[in-house]
Amino acid sequence: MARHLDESKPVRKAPTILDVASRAGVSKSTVSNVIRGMLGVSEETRRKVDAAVKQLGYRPNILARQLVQQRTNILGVVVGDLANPFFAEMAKSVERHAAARGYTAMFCNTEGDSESERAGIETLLEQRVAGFVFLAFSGDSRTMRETLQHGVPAVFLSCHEDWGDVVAVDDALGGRLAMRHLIASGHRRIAFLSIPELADSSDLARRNGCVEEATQAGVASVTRISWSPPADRAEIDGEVRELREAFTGTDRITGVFASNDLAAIDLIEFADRVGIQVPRDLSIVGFDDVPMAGLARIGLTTVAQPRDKLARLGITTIIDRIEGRLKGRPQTTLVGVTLVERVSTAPPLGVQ
Amino acid sequence: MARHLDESKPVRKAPTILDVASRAGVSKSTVSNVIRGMLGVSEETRRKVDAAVKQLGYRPNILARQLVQQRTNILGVVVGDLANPFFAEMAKSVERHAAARGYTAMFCNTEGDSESERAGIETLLEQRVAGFVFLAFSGDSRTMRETLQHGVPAVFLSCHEDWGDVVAVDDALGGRLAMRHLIASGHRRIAFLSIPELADSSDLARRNGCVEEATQAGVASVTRISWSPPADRAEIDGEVRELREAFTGTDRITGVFASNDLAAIDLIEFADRVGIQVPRDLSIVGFDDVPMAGLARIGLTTVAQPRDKLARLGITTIIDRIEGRLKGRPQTTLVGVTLVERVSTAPPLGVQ
DNA sequence: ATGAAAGCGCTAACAG
DNA sequence: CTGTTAGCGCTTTCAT
Repeated sequence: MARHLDESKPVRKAPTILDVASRAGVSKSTVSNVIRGMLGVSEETRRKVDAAVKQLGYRPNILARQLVQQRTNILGVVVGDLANPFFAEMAKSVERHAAARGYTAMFCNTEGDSESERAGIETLLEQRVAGFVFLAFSGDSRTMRETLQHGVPAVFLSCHEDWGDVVAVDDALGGRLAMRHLIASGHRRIAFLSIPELADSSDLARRNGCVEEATQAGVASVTRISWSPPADRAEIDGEVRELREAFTGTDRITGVFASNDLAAIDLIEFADRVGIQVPRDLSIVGFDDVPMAGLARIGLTTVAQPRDKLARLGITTIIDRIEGRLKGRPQTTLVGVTLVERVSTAPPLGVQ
Repeated sequence: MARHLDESKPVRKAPTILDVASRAGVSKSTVSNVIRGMLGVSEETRRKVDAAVKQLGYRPNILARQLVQQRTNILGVVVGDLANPFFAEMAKSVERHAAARGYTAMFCNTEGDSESERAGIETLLEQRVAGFVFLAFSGDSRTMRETLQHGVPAVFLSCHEDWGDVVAVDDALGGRLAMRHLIASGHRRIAFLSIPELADSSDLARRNGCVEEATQAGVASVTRISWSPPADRAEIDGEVRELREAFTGTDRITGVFASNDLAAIDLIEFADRVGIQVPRDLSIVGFDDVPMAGLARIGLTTVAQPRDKLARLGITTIIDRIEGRLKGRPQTTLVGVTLVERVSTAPPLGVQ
């Protein structure tokens, strides 16, 4: 059996457990036992096997292992937008905690599009991921419930769905804190700002929290702004108008709680562009506390999420679920938030 | 054979190709042929199989397929720091382009630590990734060369190594552009700033480019600053001193070219903190053009990398290599850069 | 046009 | 303590 000459690179196939076995002069089960650290292997055999492994540069084929074990140690991580620093940080933490516990993360970026989300999940399912970590979920129940409830556990990290475990911050509390801060500073005409493309269940909870707080404080209503940066117009209380108008004239809005930092920073940009001074004319509070918010030139007051803690708890939850330590109905874990005061908020003009 | 009662969830195993075959009344080979879209299957058989697939919710087990085919369609993506917006954007683009071409991305974040890089690569190798995409490489040749040259192709995206294909911007050109801009604005005492923890081969090329340009323009020397934000001290031309000193007094540095935007923005922060005005007292040029650089309040002049183009070319390269369309010695693809002028640069004081 | 059979590399009983 | 033996779910010749 002559080697073909055109085999320019003698791509010698990766050694298998059998190669190791014959080289060490033992059976493949023994090699397997050594590799998996099973006890009950004589010291000498172990040494021989280890040597053979090293010499051959043997690396177990996880695919084969997973095929026979009928389960992988891959986590499917579904993220809305990696370019959003909040998600990027979360993704990073998730990957680190997963790796620390022996799991590998496979990411799928959905760009907020429910069709590519579906495609991504389909792929992950074909790879037989052991579980899902959702850092965003479009809520397209049609395909999702159907496919996912069909076996693979899921944890919703910093988002909410009723058909899987949830680990998230107390969004409503965050909304209350933001609103409380604005009201305590003297603001009365306040708006809740969200970006429709990014809106999800968390936005709703944040808004509810801030509306509740407003009501308790005797602030009659919270204007609702839905804006797609960097447009000049936005939907204000259901009506499309110039965004600028909302912040000028009598009855102008003096304080805004944005559903996330990116929206808040976009609003700061907008304000700078049209000559509205922050915080003199307009106070802005964000949510997430992305690194950018802490830059001196931004100085965004915001509600901070404990990102690493969320990631850690989320990974623990999904792994406990996968490995059977956690059974029964979906479980919700809420963690606290804190308000970080910076320089994007101040009392409104005329109030001391 | 009675079902055990404690099987709370009747986790019916995922249907296999055999289930589909028997339901459709054909052999499993036929099912396989239909699934893979092989021609030479009668229309009727195809319909029967499709129906069975749908009814059972069958999903091919990629693991089994990959085991028998001896290759996966997984790309191992090694990224330095997902929290760096430049890498986050690149990771996102890479994932998208890979998915579009039928490959799945598996990420591993190294935090710049060569040990966790090694561990991550080991894991990816065990998963039998078809190829590697490096968005950063520590250069720890010891383990790397050894393991990687042993079979799996690699592309270095926006970084450089001689043992794999390279797709990157022309870093030296970028350095020249930055320097040319500074010199054209009237600066003569100029520094190159880098952050040692993040430094890599690209930094060197950028520095070389800027030094060359300086030389050609008759600027004798470029001060070298190595700084770990937010420290007050830094290594200035090899000597540890107060960073502030470099920018004050006579002979002060009036222009800085930072090896990347994060470093540049950190320097802006520092300048703001110690009362150095940008660009009046100090002009700053970055590299990357991360989204943050475009914020009105930052307005960083910077060298823009065509991120999506890089990702696209990188994925094409690695897939061509994997699928055998690209053979032979490592290939280098350089793409151009452009200078984006914003407001962090201006003529030095006293020069019009 | 379809089916039968032989593995891919590994784990997991079960014997010896 | 070590070896033998079945598969895991799929692709891929090779017959039919």
